[in-house]
Amino acid sequence: MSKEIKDTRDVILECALRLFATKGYHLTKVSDIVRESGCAQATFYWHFKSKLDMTRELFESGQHAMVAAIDRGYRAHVASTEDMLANTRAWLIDLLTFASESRYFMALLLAKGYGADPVIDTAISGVRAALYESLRRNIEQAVTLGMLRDLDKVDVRAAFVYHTIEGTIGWWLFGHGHDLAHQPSIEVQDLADQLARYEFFGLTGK
Amino acid sequence: MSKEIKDTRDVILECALRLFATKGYHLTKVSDIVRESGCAQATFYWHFKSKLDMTRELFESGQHAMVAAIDRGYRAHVASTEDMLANTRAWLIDLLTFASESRYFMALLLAKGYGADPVIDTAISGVRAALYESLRRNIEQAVTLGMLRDLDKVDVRAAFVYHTIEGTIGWWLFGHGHDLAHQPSIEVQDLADQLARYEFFGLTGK
Amino acid sequence: MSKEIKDTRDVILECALRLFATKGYHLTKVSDIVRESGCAQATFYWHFKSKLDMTRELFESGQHAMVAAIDRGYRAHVASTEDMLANTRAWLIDLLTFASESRYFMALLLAKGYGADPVIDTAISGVRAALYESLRRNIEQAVTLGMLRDLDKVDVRAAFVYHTIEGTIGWWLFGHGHDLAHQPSIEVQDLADQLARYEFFGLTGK
Amino acid sequence: MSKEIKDTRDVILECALRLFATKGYHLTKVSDIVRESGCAQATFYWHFKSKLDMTRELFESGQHAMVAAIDRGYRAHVASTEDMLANTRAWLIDLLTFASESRYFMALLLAKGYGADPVIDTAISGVRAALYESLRRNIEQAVTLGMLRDLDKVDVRAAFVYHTIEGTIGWWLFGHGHDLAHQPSIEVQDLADQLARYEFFGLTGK
DNA sequence: GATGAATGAGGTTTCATTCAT
DNA sequence: TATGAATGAAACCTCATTCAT
Repeated sequence: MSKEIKDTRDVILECALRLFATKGYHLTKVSDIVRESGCAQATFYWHFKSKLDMTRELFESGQHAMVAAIDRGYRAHVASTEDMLANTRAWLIDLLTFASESRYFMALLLAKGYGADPVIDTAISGVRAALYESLRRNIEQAVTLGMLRDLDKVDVRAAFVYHTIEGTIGWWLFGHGHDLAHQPSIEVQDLADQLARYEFFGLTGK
Repeated sequence: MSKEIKDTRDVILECALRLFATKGYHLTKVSDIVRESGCAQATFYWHFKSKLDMTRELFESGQHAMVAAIDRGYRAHVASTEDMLANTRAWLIDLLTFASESRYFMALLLAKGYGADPVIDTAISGVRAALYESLRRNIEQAVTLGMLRDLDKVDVRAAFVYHTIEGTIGWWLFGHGHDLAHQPSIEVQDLADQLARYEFFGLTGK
Repeated sequence: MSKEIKDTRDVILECALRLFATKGYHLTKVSDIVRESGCAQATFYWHFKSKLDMTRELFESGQHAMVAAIDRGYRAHVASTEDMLANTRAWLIDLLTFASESRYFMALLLAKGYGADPVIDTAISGVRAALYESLRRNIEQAVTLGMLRDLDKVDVRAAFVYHTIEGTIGWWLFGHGHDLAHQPSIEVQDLADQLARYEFFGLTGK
Repeated sequence: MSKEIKDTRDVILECALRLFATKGYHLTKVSDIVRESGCAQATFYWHFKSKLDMTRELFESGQHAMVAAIDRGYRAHVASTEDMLANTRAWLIDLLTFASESRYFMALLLAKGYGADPVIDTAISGVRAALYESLRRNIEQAVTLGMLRDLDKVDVRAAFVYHTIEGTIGWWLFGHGHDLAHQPSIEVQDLADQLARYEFFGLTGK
């Protein structure tokens, strides 16, 4: 029942996220946000210290959710290449599911967020770093277990994988052109499957 | 010696590109640009209709150069997997070379440009589409020649490859965090080599 | 006592009208208006969309008042030349009274307004057209009643009368030279009387 | 033969007059004038000290021509009411002919000029005063000759006549609404005839 | 005579933010 | 909690004018 009545603060955050994702930080004015929220401009400043501060808060909650999704999918046990593939696939399903359920946040993270402000840029880099680290550890472990060669190239390889995944998520959700109205045309399972295969075997892979 | 004297127009474009790449479109004021350029604000408006118009011009010339680099590296003859790998490697070398010589433009293209203005967003999407198309045609041809399976998955695969390359270039040039001051630590040839291998054989590849 | 406190919006409109009447639209800067109004420049833009928009509003309210004055004085019954003269005289008294009580608006309407902007020009033409039409109908009626000859020359005659009246009002209020400081030296009744006589009998008239 | 080659100076004056008459002083930028004239902006300032100065010059030459037209039509001998009417008619024919041959100047004088600048306003008032004076002297003479009554009302009567004529010329040339594209629909002789009759006998006149 | 380029001063408008209630 | 009204700072842009050739 408390769910029914949204307090102004949440409405503002919601509208701001949507507008940022649609038009970007700088093209979204505080006046736009309050117009959408149906409250007065002064009310915005009663709830938040500043536009930047509210944006920071927006990112923080998104970041928590995303890091949770990344960690949730992570499974430690690996004994064979098949295991690796299955693990990665499961992990990707969690990540893709989260992404498709957080379109606005992903839009910010993947495209519209950068250039808003040094503070925001740092926040975005933080989220991305978390994703990258997760992948790097995974690969490192596989190398340690003797399932992948070349210990010294782990960073580069992790970068490859990371950008394949990140970029593909953006494309999957928004198409080329970062169009918020775009609708994904591939199922989560299918995409996770193909991505995992590409990660391990490339274009020529089985 | 005539090379020494740069005309104001070019100086403005240069400064603007650098500032945009550093701070982003919205945080770069016309007053910043002219201060750097050493001319009066009115002079800016003698040379360009508006800030947006100048930015459009900036993108157009960058786009021309980049598309030229993409096309230059493209080689048609393919007879074996080895050929494919060699071709891709050569193509990547051209692309990476261009990218490292056009750091500011790449920064705009890969991160700082989005959200500037719908007009600019469209321009960026255009450049990216050119890169994607080039890759897609390449893969399509390989499939036609029987060197890759799965004609129906070409789009998805092209997206994988495209984002691997684009994202990796950004990481190579600017590190995680899109830091303009970052210096690439891998040689062009080496990176091209590894990228090509990853593209065709994935993490497990030879 | 509540009359004492004028809200900012009205103060701005009042100052703007006065300044426009004094210096004209283009030589009156928004900064002049707010200086006189005693508020900040941004306050102006909180109350009005733009300088032009505010001017439009100014004209609209003036127009309403003036049209009301024109209609108020209009009386239908006419049975003799004496009636016509009396009617016209009464109508002129209302009009002249309004004009002398709306000096600033009249200044704009008769001289300072034109050339401000196509939009404003159209508004002015509208007010003038209302005055002209009122006169034309009057004359037309008189012709119909057989009190004036020449049905086909009504437009020209109405134009004569219209410009006699309009021009004379300007001269009466501001002298030759459109001087805002000028003070009318003829009583309303007297002027109305002479004007009406001139209208019907010309210079030679009794 | 010298007529064929217009020197830049005259071209500028011509274009300026046309533009002023069309858009008004303030909405006509120096850049507009030189664009129409086909010369560079600096050329304008080689020929004229300033925009205002050029405008002053424009008015001066127009003023000379107009005053000449006013004086030309003036005839002294008056012996009867018929003479007065004939004289006035002849004078009006000269004036209307001049006006129709100087549309742009008339547009400035009658509507678009006011509010340009105090200096210009004064110039316009000067031209108008010349016209008014001419009329006043005429009436005064008629009164002296016993052809019109009421010596003490000469000023008011002159004002009536003056505004009838001035306003009607504007209406004849440009219609209501000061439209430069408007075409007069009455012949000079016809209008002069009706105007003179109205002046002396009013609406009821023969 | 003429001009491409440049500019100082200032214009309108925007916008994040605060004040008073 | 909430808001109508107000505002300082600064943004983009304009325009009459001048400089150097």
